[in-house]
Amino acid sequence: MQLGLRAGLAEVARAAGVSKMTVSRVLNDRPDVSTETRQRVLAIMEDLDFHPNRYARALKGGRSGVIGLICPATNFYGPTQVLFGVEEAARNANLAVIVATSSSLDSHSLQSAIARLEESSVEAIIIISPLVSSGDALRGLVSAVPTLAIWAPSDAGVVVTGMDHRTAAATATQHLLDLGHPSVHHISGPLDWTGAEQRMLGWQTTLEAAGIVPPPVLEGDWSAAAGHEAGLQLLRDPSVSAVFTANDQMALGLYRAAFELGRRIPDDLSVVGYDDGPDSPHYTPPLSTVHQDFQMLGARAFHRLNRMMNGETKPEIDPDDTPRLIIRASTAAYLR
Amino acid sequence: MQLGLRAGLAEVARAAGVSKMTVSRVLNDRPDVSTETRQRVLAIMEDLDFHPNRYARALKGGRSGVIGLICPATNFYGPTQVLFGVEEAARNANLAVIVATSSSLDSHSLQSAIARLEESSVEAIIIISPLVSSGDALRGLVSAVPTLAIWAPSDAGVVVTGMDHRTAAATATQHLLDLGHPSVHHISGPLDWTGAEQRMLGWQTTLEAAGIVPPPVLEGDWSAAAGHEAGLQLLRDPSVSAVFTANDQMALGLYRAAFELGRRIPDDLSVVGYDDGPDSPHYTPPLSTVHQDFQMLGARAFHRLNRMMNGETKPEIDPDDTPRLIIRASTAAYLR
DNA sequence: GTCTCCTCCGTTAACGTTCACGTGGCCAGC
DNA sequence: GCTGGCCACGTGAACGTTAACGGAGGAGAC
Repeated sequence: MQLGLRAGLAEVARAAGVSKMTVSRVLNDRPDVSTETRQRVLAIMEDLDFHPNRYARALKGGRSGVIGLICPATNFYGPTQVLFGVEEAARNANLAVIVATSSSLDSHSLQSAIARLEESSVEAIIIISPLVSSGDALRGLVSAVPTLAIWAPSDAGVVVTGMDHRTAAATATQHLLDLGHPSVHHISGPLDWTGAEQRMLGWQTTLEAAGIVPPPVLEGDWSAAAGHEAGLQLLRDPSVSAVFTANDQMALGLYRAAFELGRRIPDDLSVVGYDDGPDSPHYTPPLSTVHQDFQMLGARAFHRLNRMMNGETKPEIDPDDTPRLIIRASTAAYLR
Repeated sequence: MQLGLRAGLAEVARAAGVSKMTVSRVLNDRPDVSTETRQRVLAIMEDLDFHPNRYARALKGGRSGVIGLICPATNFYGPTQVLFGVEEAARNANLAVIVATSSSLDSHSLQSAIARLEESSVEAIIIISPLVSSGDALRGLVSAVPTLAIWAPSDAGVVVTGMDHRTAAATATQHLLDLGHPSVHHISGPLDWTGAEQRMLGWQTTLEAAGIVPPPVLEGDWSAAAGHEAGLQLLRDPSVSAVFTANDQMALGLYRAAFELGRRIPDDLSVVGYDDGPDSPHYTPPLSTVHQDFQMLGARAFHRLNRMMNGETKPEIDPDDTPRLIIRASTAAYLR
């Protein structure tokens, strides 16, 4: 393997006895090269371990081979898994990924992240943007390249990809109703998050469809601490028998509240979480939860972006994936 | 904000009535420009919102303004937090970060990740490489640019940065001994991980220093499942009263085993974890654990890399940071 | 024969930046 | 007054790639 000094178009051209232009044509799969010449050039490229220089290409105004990913710097499980999914898919398409984290998701920092990425001549941008409020920021966004937002509100003006949390939340709620529980309480995520809002709506409509008046929602911040606090408040009411939490960590906090108040899970209290994070099978008891495949979401987002980059202005909307319910030991039939 | 077509060196030069070369000199802080000219050029650059083109620079063989980060695609909490720390520090230094994930960390995939990054003309590479075995791969590594490995074994031949897990583990173990426990058991991470090895050694030497023969180590894989399994095995022995686990998730699994076997924490069993992940304060009971600041580690790694990039061949070794013990409710005095 | 068209390929000039060198102008020293 | 040196700046070429254009050669139609 060569150190630093790699072969360029010129070396290949010399070795093949053709001009640089012909090599370039072979490289870009242009039609007007004879099969024979093409084969010869390809063989030499292989031989010299030739790889086109991204920067020369970008400079010339062509494709830079780099895409940008804007990712909120949280310690949540989801966004980073999406990142890995995007990276892997991009790698398979021979594209590099520049990551720009942004601590907040307001219009200003979003726009500055985009500006940073455009300075790096990215060909396209994926924004992981789970907040409802960032919809405004996204709508006003000025970007010279195709842009796609994951989890953004669907009216955000950029192409959006996400998951059908609403249906999944409905399934989870229905599961608890099917076990005989007279009602299901909900500890939501911050309702400023699109995912939280959708889950809440799925829960709400399911209860209403069953003729049950939805009890007040307790809004958490995704943290186990919030789940704990909400749990302490909720479980003071002895009639509460089933809780659907908008993520696993809040379910974990709820577990703790239940323990402190002497409520056994699932005997006295059924719990369904959301995410199916790596720990949830090992909670005490193992948590029934809704499985999300974040990496696949990232991969799907990339493929959609890729279609946009290749000029499909109106990519067919692929239907959002529906996360599926996984039933473990934290839910049981209502026995009172 | 302009779309796409940004001002180049030439526009600035024209507006300032100087040559491109002079602008370039201003840009790179070269000495041979008069103060007056420099001011004028700087003002115009500001005016035109000029930003140098990374790719033209890279093409010319200068600095590309991009560094690479190789990150194992795990769902562990640490590596991604390190990523965020690196990105933030790099952003402040006006550098972009290309991420290359690699599912395995053997010599081949590591070398191919490096090759990918070098194709993108990165100026330097940070490898998040927590495996002892990747030491061999790192030693044999061929890289044209400065390379730094985080968590790699210290003899890995590349500059390494890490944390003093050994001391931290010793502190954690000593804490349990100070509470009167006759011995401390250890559920380690995979001993192929440098961090796991160091924690194990810290635990071991502390016990030995106290005149206690270290009991056999139970080796886990960081998962809550492994902690659960190890816990079931360990807690069959009624004399086990204190366990130090190499991360929080295995402690969570141990909690579950304790629950299933009717051992109360901390009354019958004291537990200390490691990492202080976001959930550990909300376990039942809250987990005593060792806090690691992964983002700071990432930032520190970047600064060290930055010094290497600026030609300091022998950066002064900054001492590894020592993670600190946080005492919560999962540890209590020995009462038998 | 020659006119046209097509296929395959080369030449030239850019993209934005920096490097190596060159060139005036000014001042000091003899 | 001449040399030498330093300062401030300009000139030309190059990095690796591609777009636009042009040209050689052959095939086919009349």
